[in-house]
Amino acid sequence: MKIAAVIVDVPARQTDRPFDYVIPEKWEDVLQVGMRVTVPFGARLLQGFVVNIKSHSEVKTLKPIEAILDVTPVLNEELLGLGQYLTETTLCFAISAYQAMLPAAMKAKYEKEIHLVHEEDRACLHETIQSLFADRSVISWKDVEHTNVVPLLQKEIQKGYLEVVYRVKEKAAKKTIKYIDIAVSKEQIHEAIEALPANAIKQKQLLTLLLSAKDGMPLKELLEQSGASHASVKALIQKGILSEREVEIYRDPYEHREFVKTEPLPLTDEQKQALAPIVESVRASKHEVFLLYGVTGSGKTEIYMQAIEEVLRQGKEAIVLVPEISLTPQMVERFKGRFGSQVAVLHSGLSVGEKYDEWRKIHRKEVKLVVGARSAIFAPFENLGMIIIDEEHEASYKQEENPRYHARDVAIYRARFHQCPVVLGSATPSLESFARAKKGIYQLLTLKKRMSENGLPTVNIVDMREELRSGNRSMFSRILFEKLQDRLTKGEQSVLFLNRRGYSTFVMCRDCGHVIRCPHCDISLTYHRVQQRLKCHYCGHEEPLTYRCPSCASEHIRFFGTGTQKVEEELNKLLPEARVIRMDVDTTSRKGAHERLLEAFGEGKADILLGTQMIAKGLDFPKVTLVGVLAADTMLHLPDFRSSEKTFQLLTQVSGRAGRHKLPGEVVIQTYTPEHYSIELAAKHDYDMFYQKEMAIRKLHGYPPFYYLTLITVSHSEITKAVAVTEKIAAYLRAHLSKEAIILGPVASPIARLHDRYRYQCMIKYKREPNFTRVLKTVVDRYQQEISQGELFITVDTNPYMMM
DNA sequence: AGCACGCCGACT
DNA sequence: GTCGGCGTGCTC
Repeated sequence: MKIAAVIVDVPARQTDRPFDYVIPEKWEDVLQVGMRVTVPFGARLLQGFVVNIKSHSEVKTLKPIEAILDVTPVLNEELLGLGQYLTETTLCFAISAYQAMLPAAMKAKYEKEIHLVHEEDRACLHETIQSLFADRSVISWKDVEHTNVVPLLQKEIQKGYLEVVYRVKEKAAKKTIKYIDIAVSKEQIHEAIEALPANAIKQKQLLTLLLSAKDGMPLKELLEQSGASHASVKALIQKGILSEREVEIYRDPYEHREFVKTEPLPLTDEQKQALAPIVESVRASKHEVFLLYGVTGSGKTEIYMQAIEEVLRQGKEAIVLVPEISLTPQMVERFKGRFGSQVAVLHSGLSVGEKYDEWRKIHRKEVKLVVGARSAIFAPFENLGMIIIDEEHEASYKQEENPRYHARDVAIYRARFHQCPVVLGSATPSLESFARAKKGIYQLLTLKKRMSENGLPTVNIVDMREELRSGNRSMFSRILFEKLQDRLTKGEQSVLFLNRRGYSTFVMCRDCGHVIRCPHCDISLTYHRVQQRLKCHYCGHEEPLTYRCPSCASEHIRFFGTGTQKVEEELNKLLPEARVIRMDVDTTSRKGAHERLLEAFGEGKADILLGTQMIAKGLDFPKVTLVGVLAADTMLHLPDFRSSEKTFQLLTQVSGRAGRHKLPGEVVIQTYTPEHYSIELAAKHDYDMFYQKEMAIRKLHGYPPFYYLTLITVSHSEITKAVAVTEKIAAYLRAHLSKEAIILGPVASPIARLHDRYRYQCMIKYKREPNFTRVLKTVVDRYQQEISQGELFITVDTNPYMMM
């Protein structure tokens, strides 16, 4: 007897281990490790992953596997091992790790139904139940769950008239189209055409058309070309002359796009020098990590593409990760243009079904290259030749939900397994990566020159305090405004960057100083002018704008701070002739909106592109010669040890948008702290000096890359409970970790209340803790009961990027 | 997670 | 004496 060890789809501590099932004899030769199955679990039916096949089990009574969901394993040995690695390093459940590695479409949906067992018992049912089953023999549990018929149903179930049926369904089906074939021989078709009545013109046309097609035609095409209706086709099928079949197809998100084929560009000497060691490493199947440190516009993408060519020549596959936000058509176009149909694209703009199809192309080895956001790192290639992570420093490579993995760590794990290189590219490498390069753990490759002859744009820093002192109360400094006007007359484009959406940052009463806050979170509400509403950007709470102070009833309610909506309005007032495109979460939430807006800007349909974070990178428009940063210090004062680094990176990235082509670029940075080193050094394009300064500060305060960090956040609806638990956790850690570990806290989280829950945190700084995950697991386990009751939440983030 | 089982209070 | 409330513990 063969037994399968299965990880079931219940993300809970108690079920986070394999459960054994008997493999029915008929499947003994079919079932493999890494396949999905459905298994009975308690009273229910669940999806699960087979992680082991063995011949003996410790458990006496085993249930059999109910169904096999895959023809070939969806997780190979490598990915199963990677899942285990994720479980151990991020402290997540095995099931969460496996699900994160597969497209969402493969996650099961569960349905509970009540079936009428025998039609002849219908009359025996209680009246109310009979009316429920009036015109059917199955009802969905969901429809009755919260009604008062539940006890009645339970009685009928006990009597055996009704039964509960659990069903496991796929989230997204494979897409199919109808295909029409000729079911008989050619001679018979000619006979049939003769035999058709004279008025059956359409049917005759259909048959003639199909005769010219080699093996059938898609129904849709057939109808379009013949002008016939579906009814004519049906009639012919009825007669047995034609036959219909379902053919599986891929949804193609880029169906209607033409990609211009491109050829490798000649490289500069600098590029050649950077490419050579990567190519060498690919050829030698050697695992190495390269840090490609190249200023914005230095031609990193061309190096990636030529390195990929070498990978493909070796018959291997490659993964290219790009930050979600820069997965604009521009990037896709470059890769599709060079590598054509060998590319699969994976990003959040695709539907669940589209992502599933792209994944299947990879799984079936129909593509050789994946360009995608974070989760594309799990692409099921079996012969990886290289992994590229563009904009390596980007925070979006860290997943902020379980499993809280960093794509860079996963990349290195996979590359080590496949003995292939990893290329990390950035104009502003993360301190962690640059430090490793300096230590020689990564190999540093440098590109100092820009491709265009202009060099880097000139940067002006404007002290907004000075502006205010000299009487300018506008959100635009005089110099920025002049330059905007100048571009407008020259017909050149500008990009304005503001790290804040909405209209204003907070709403305050001028009389009593009361600030309107979210009733569920410890955050002030943001005013959205268009909807005339106040919104919480953290929990989504919305309320209508009040004209009276809720505290003192004064009417002197005023808006403070500046958001993108307000800037747009101000631009319309000051530069009415300028055409402005605003890009933020509010204008890009609809599918495809992001692409449409950028396309419009690229076609010159606007003069100014105004936006948040999302316009900071990847954009490459030749006519952009001015970049304005309206408030450079908004990020600087966030409670995050990376705030200087993030500011430096953002300013450098944004500045990089200007003058990438023939026309020289200019940048204006507005700030209230012009003397801050991250702003000063970004203006000078001096990464190396920034690195030195920031490293000194990190060392002084014991932050990465000098220490590892883990953040534990505890939340509870009662503040005392949240504090008490955090305190106990901190005490336990102090007792069980080594003397070198520094445990900070408990302290209130920077967002002290979110969704009506108080949040406390405890930060651990450590260098070498061999028992680290074990200790963390034990401490979280202690609160298992309270967590499962739903009141207490504990999140553990190893290597956090969000301190809030 | 979700379901069964089990132990107490309010009702026919 | 029964129904049904929710707390506890298990699921191969």
